[in-house]
Amino acid sequence: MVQTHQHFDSGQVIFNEGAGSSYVAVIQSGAIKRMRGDRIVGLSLPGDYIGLSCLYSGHQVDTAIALERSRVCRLDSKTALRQNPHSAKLLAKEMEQQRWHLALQNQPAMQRVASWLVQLSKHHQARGLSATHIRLPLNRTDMANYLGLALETGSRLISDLNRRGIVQIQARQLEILDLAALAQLEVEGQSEQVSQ
Amino acid sequence: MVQTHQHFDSGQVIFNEGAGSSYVAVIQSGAIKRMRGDRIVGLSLPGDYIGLSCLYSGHQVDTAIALERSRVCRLDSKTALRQNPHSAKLLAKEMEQQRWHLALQNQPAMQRVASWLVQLSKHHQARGLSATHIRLPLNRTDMANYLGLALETGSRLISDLNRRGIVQIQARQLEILDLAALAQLEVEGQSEQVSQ
DNA sequence: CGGTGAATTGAGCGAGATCAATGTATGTGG
DNA sequence: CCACATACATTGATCTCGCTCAATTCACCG
Repeated sequence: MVQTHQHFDSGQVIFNEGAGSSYVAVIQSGAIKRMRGDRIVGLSLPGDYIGLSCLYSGHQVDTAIALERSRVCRLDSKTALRQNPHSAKLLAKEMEQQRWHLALQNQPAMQRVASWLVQLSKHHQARGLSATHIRLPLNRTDMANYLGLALETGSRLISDLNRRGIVQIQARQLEILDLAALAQLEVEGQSEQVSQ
Repeated sequence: MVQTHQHFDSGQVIFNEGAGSSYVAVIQSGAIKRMRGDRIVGLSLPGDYIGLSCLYSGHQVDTAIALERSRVCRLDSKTALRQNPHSAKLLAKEMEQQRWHLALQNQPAMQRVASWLVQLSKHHQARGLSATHIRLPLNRTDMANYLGLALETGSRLISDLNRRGIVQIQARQLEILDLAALAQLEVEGQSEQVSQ
């Protein structure tokens, strides 16, 4: 299977929603957001595949945009990939992500933030990186968009976690200090309890 | 390919989330809700397929429950189905539904209701049934669950549409009087404007 | 009839959105 | 080196939509 490497600068479009041409790729570095209309529906990090939808629907169902300078490895032979038994696994993983994202949408704001941070931590760990020191791939506007919140709400909750000593955050640089507390918030989700 | 017909009574579980055994079927009559945890994540009507997830992930990702007495046609040969080029189309349709459902979750309540009714209407029409006279497959509790609303909110909005003469509804029996207005609400979504 | 479950309707509250101001970090040119 | 511009982030104040709690009302059945 032919493989070609490509670079994309921050903000560059990799492919557009509805594009007929097949474009499947693995991300090697950087970060990519997947948009549907003006909504961010997915976040793809190194190791993730993008463009899988063209394997079953013949076109892209979202627009992929680089969030920072990114390197991807494009897989040119669509048929070879489709016949690969591994592709079912990739599809399953993508759908699992979609369901997770859907499930987020009707949870309280704090749970969404906590869930996302926990998931980011797991993704880092799975790739052999630090589970606690993470550079957020999204700015506040995109983060809020992704989580379905107002950007101010997202910012406030991040600040709140900071104040409580659960994370240490400065702009995009995150350090998780108390992963257990974060995991707790993921299911209990109480926001800033003003203890009297 | 072996095909067997089966009946399920209202409330009966067709298969469970996580079930390893392959169960793919076409719905011939009735209506089926697909649940993930206590959340309704999909609604399947005659002509729709259920259980497709086992084709790519090897197990069911949701629980299917009959909403009324339903007849399904089970497709026994997983491999035959997977090799069928048609299966990619089915998958694409299912994912399209999922994306639609996700997009709903961060729209105002009225838009969700309007979108759902329009979609129901289209589904009926596509099957050669009346686009205006529809028996809702869900009760208020399930409808609200599906749309991510409190049941009272759903009920109020339905009543509101009634009052405005856009639909005529009595419990589960719906008649769409002004589809254009409904389609308008789907994008503009203004609720009960108290004109002073 | 009364009984049971579903649907409607009302009143009040609160999480989160919106509007608006301020703070902070990177520039860029004089 | 400092004024200025730009983009991003934080914080505060207020408002609103939709949730919760609660009371009827309705429909169907024994």
